[in-house]
Amino acid sequence: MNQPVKRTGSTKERILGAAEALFAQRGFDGASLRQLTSAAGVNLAAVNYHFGSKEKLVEQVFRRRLDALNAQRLAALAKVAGQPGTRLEDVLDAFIRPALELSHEEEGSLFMRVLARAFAEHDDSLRKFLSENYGHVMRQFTAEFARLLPQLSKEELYWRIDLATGALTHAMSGFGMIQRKSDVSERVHREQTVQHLIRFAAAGLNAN
Amino acid sequence: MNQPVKRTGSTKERILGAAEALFAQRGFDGASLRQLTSAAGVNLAAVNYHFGSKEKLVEQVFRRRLDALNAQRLAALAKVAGQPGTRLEDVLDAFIRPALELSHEEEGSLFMRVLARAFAEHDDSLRKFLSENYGHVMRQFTAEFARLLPQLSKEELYWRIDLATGALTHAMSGFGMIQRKSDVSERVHREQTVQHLIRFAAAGLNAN
DNA sequence: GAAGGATTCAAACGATCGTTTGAGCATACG
DNA sequence: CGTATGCTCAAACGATCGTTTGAATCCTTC
Repeated sequence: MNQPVKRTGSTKERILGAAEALFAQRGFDGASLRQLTSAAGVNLAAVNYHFGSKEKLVEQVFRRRLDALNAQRLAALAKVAGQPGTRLEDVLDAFIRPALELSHEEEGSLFMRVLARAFAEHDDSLRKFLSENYGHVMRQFTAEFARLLPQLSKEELYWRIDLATGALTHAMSGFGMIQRKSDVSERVHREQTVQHLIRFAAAGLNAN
Repeated sequence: MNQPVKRTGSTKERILGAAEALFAQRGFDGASLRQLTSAAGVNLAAVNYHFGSKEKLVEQVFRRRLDALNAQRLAALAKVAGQPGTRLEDVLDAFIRPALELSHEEEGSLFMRVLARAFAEHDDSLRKFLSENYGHVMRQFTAEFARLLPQLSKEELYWRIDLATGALTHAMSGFGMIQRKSDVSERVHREQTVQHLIRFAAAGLNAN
């Protein structure tokens, strides 16, 4: 089922929107520039004019979402970090909720699938781009997890964070067996997802 | 870094081995039949002769590993299912260990990446194939989890199993931040992975 | 050796791909 | 109006793709 692509806005924005939708559905290789430009209602050469290459377009698709997402994550983390009453669940909430809100937004709903594909594809240049531009966010969350879980060795901590983020990526990508029920609103489904994820991840991180 | 591909064995086996390696590295679309047949040392037309099409080749790559993997899973489950002393960790072990052993075998080491890609790609025909041929295994494990976690609603149970399998897929795909240290043997690393996974998943499944 | 079936081979097909190119159009400014 | 800049367009390029084809080779059996 094809996600409808907005045909208003600047050419550049239309391309980014179509790219996001088609990359989510078909992957980076699977979505051709002809499909994408057709969906956006622009000419094929517009991609190279505005973005230089398909590869650069892929990076811009990420940049336009991750800049805002990670800013929100860091802002939420700043509210709870280092506080004496902070619980693990609060830090997890700061990490998970911005992503879930993005994931369930009308226009951002496919982005987490794009992100999941980025991880699954093991594309070295893409991972380098993500690591260089957003790795500092993960390091800040890791430091706060370490503060709240002093009983864990560094190695155990990394293991658990890795598994928790794996579960998070999986949940957000929409690939699992959980689908929103038709009698449940988008907002309620998102809240349920947040709670399930936080409960699962907090227990897993705290396991002894 | 390219995984070396065996050049002995029947043409068919060589193609399957090369396919597994290149699908893991480049994805289903990203790995062309020319790359694959070149790596296997066979002629391009051999794929269509032996498998009919690239799509059918993909299915056979899965079938040759999943038949054995799921048989092992069911055998391990049969040893613990329904027993009065069975713990959650035992069922998780039955689910996880065969996959980890496959994941760390010399020849099967890339298969879990192939499987992770299958999930990430959200390819409907592939998911249908996996669901039709191997869905019964998951249902049997779910029934045993339900027996051991009677306090959970059906919905909560599905949520947690989904998250746990997401974490498992992530760990086995080798995409996360955890790499084997050079002073740790393959066998020890595998055992560590099993233990980390079981501890994390059991705690997450049991969360209250 | 001959026959039949299985397998391999190189060439070719039609299709698709990302990128490039130069002409044409639109807008803003003097 | 002329000029400069930005943007759009269709055609073309070189490359790659999965699939097909018919000839050649290999293997087995009689």
